Amino acid sequence: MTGSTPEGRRKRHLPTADELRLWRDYIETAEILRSELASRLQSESSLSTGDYGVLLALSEARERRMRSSELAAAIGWERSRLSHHLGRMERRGLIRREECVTDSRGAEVVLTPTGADAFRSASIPHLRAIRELFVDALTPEQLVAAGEVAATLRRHLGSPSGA
Amino acid sequence: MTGSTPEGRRKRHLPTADELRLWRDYIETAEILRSELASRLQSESSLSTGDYGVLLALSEARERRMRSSELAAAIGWERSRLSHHLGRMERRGLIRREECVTDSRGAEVVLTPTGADAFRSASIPHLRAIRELFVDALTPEQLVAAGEVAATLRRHLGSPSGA
DNA sequence: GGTACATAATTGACACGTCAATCAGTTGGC
DNA sequence: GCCAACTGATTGACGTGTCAATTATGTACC
Repeated sequence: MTGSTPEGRRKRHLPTADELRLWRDYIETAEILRSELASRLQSESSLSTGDYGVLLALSEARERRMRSSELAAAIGWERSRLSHHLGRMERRGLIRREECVTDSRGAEVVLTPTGADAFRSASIPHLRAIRELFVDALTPEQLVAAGEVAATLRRHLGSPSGA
Repeated sequence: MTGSTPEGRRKRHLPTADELRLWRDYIETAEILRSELASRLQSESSLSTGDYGVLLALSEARERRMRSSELAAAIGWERSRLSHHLGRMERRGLIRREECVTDSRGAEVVLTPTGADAFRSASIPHLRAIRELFVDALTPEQLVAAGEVAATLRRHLGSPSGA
């Protein structure tokens, strides 16, 4: 759209104004969506999306308990982040930490009844919100396209990159 | 893709497993990208993306100064968020706050030479990173598709929604 | 001109994230 | 058995974000 020597800048140059606008649209839209979902979840359930992710992983775990590092891997968080977050969740009674029998360095994170209840009542409204704000907003073709874009971007991130 | 009674669930139901996966891909990819860009900017320039946005807006402003609330509107931040952020940036000498002549409630935010330098040297590498991680990763068609997805999602967010 | 209301901006409290440092316990080599 | 290196997890410091309350002006209306 910007035109101007489309071959003159193959790689090695800066994004055009149009490209930059697309980038901003992309990243800001995702951010708005994230924040809208978070705020609905918060007001409906007093849970953050972080809480939700932790509770979801624990709900699906055998005996509703997991080693702390397993949990971190499952939800893709750094250990330190999880540790801080679990501290806050423990204060609110959503989870409990127990010493690990097989490795006394380790900790096991256990879902409490309170936590299980909170997750149960948050779950349906949260999924509905995802459907309403994301899935229902897009045509099936757009959904597929969004998936391909995401997959392509991730593939590109993982590779050594053309730098 | 999941198939199974495509008409049986028009609205009012929960996302399918496939739809949920698409949602997660979408939101997590954006998050990874955001965080990669932020970390590059940080290590190359000691600026956060927040700093960058503020400096960009000020760079483009007449006399490199703006009323605080104008600035907030320009970058789409809440006033309180900006206030906290400006406090941190002022401590680092990137901006300065001056009293406003025409309205003594107001504050004017001024770009310092230090801030201008920081922005100048951050700018090119940052734009290059955007090109490398986002623009160059996608085909032109995918870029357009990403733009349409973003626009559609925002339009949907703005409307009273089908709830 | 004074009271009521709106507006500009800041503040405090607290949740969240990252990084570097720390602590405790395990493991491998000798 | 013992020391070094590794690993699981926590901690502290600090930047970032949100919400509610506050401070200080401006403005309108009587």
